Amino acid sequence: MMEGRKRIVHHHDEMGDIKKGPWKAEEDEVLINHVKKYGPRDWSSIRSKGLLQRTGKSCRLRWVNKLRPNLKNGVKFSAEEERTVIDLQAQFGNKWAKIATYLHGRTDNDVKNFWSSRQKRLKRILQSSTPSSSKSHKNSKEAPKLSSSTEEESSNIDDSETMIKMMPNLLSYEESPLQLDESKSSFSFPEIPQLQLDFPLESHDIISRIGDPSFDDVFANSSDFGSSFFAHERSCQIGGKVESLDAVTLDSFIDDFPPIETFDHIEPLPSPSEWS
DNA sequence: AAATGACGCAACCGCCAACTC
DNA sequence: CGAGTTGGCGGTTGCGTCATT
Repeated sequence: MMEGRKRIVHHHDEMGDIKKGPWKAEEDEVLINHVKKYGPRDWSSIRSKGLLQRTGKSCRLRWVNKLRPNLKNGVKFSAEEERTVIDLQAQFGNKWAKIATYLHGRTDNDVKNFWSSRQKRLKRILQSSTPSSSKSHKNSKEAPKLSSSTEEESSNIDDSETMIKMMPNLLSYEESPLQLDESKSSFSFPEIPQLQLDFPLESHDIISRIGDPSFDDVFANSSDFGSSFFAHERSCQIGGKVESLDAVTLDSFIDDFPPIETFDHIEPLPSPSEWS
């Protein structure tokens, strides 16, 4: 596979005292405090003030992907979310940030990771099931051969679509299209800004750890990012459930699906141990 | 029981558009 | 207006963990 070189960087990197690698809880706390005071901006000032030895980019990324309130961290994509991503990817291509805009509590990184996992899985299955390479049985050692980027994007999509029609439950680890637990729409309007705020679902562990009960408070002091945005978001969700947008495509998608049992052997269900 | 592979995910990188001075 | 800086984005990587052989 691609385990070529192990780049042992992490922890810190002597060049310029820039710290890299996993974030510590204390660093998170510093970052969160900065956002509380100044809002989610001026990322590079965090370093210039000596608060953290992280680059502005790194700080922003950490906030956007992990520390922001109302992220669905550690929660698997629901079947509806999966279908949303698949459908929107077909519409927009790999515009992960744009797609994430339609999914509350999901970041572009989440969407990107979801998609690339899915692509790998589909590719692998394609390889082990295509007549030419299947060799009678799933010897699965079939060198996954990740196409290095530049490969045909459109044909990737086509492959995926084909696979979807052939093997619908590849779409999801968790459930059949029949049990859509989330009947409440998770769509929002396409033009809303990057940050996605949702109803309180589960308080983020980091936030709750440092004893910050009020998410609104996080933004209270940031002018262009404050409660008006919250209000806008909520009204969009409460008042304007956007159901029409993808309903047709998704429905026709689902309607095309053969019985899911057909491919049950391919897609293992997640072990309950994973649910924590 | 150990080795290998698959998977999920956090975080990095480079590119470049938007912004600032 | 132009050069420099910031930060948004997509692609990629490396690692930990779980599953399979």
